[in-house]
Amino acid sequence: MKISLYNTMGRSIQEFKPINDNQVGFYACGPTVYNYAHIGNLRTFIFEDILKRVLTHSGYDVKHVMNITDVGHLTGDGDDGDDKLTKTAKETGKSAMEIANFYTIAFKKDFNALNMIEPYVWCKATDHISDMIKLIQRLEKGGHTYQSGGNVYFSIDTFPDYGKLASLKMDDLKVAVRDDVSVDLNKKNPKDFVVWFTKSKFGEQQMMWDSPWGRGYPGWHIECSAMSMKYLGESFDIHTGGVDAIPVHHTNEIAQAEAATNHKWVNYWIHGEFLLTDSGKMSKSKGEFLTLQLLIDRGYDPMDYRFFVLGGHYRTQIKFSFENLDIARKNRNSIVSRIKELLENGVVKVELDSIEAKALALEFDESCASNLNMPKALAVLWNTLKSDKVTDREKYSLALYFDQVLGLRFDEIQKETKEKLSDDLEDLLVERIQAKQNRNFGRADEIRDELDKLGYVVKDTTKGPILSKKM
RNA sequence: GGUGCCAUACCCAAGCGGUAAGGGAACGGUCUGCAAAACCGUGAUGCAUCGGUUCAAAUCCGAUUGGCACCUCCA
Repeated sequence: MKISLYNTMGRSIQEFKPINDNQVGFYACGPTVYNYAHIGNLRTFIFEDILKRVLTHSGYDVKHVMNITDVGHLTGDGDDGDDKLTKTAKETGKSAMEIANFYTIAFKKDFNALNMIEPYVWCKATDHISDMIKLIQRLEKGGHTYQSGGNVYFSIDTFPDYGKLASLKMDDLKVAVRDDVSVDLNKKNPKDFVVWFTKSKFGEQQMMWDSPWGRGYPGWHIECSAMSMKYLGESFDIHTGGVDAIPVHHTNEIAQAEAATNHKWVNYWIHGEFLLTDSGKMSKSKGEFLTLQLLIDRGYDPMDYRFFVLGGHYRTQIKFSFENLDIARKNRNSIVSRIKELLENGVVKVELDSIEAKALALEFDESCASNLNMPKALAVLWNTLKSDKVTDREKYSLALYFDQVLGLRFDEIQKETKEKLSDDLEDLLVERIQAKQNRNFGRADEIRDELDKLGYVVKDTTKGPILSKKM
C-alpha cells in the first residue's frame, strides 16, 4: 500500500518512497535530559511511534535512531548561551552526568509506559564528540566556518539554500525577538550559529573536550547531523521532531549536513504539532508542566493518555484538559470491556476470512497510510467492534491487527478473572440478593449505596449480579 | 514585520472536488422492582463570513473575521 505523508520540505502530502527498497532510515530528535519530559513532549514521541509502527505494519524494516541530548543544548545560540544541563547541575549541586543519567532513565520509563517501541539505536551526544569534531572539520575544510571571539561559527551565507525548510526570508527575519536573548556581536550574520564553543561568558563548564579549536563543547545542532549520518548514512529517509524545530534546529541541521556532504541529506521532514493547555503551549521554562507520572498518580493509565493523543491528528494542535482525558479513558475502557467480553465468549485469534473483515482491515490500513489518520483508524475500530457483519473471532483478530499500529496493549487484555472478593463484600452481595428475593428493595438499594461508597458498582445481569470496581 | 497551523452539531474530532466518519453528552425505546451496564433508535439541507471557479465546493482560489504557534529555551 502506498503511504502518503506530509513533508514539511515542500509543504505538501507526498507519496513515501524510501531510498532502499525495503528499509527506512528514520531519525527522531530525542529529548534533552535536563528535566522530566512533559506530556506535550510525549505527544510528539507518540506520533513518531505511530509513524514507525505504520511503516513496520506496511512491511518496511525501520532503522529508528533517537538521540539523547546530554550536552550542548543551550538556553541561547550565541556566545551567551548557558548549557541546559550545566544549568540544572549548578542549581541542584549535582554533576551534569548525574542529571543526564537521572532524566534519561525517567524518559525511558515514560517511553515504555506509553508502549512505544524502542529505537534501533539510542545515541548520546557525549558519546559522539569525536564524530561532531570530524563533521566540523569537514565544514571548516569547505570554508563554511569561521572563528570569532573564541567560538567556531557556521556561516549561513556559504550555504545558499539556508532556510528552505522553514521558507525563511533572510531579510525579513527579526533577530533576538525574545527578551532574554541578546545579539551576538561576534557573528558575521546574525543567523550564524555556534558549532563549537571554547569561550562562554559562563566560564569553565563541567563538560569540556579537547578539539582543534581549543578545549570546549559542541553546539546543539551539530549532534543530530553527526549522529544521524553515522548511523543512517549521509542520506536517509525520514527526520522528525516538533514543529518548533523547523525554523532553527532543523534548518541549521540541514545547513551543516548538506554543506559538509554537498548533497541532499533527508528526503522527508515530518513534524508533530503541539499539545496545548488552556493557557497555551505547555512550557518547561514557565515551570508548570504535566508529566506522565502526574497522570498516573491521578489514577490514569498511560494508555488513557495514548488513546487521548490518538484522538487528534498529529498535525493539529490538541488541547489537553482533564475533562478530555476523562472522555478518552471512558472510551478506552469501553473498548477494553468489549474485547474482554469477546474473550469471555471464548474467541481465539483467527485468519481473516470474510469479505467484511478484510474490508475493515483494508479501511484501517488506508487510514494509516493516509498521512497517519489515527482518528479515522479509531473510527474503524469502533465500527468493527459494533459490526454485526463480522464474527466475534474476527472482531478480536481485527482488534489485535489494528493494535500493531495503535499500540494500546490489546494483546494484554485478559478474560476478567473472578477476583476473590473480600468476605465483607461477599456478605453484602449475598444480603442484597436475599433482600431482592424478599422484595425488600429499600434494603437492596441501601446495600447498593454502601457498595458504591466502597468503590464498587453492582450490575444485575441475567446470570446474577456482577461487582466491578468504579473507574 | 516574517513563517506556519487552525475555524465542521452542545463538546471532542475525521473529511482534502461527487453530495457530512467516529466518540462523548442529550433525548426516545428494549431490559430492570428501580437503577447501572448493554443493545436499538433520534441528531448538521449544514462545514467562521463574503465573493469567485466548477455540472458539482466543507474541500480549489481571493478577501475578511477570529484562535494558536514559531522566528536564538522547550516536542
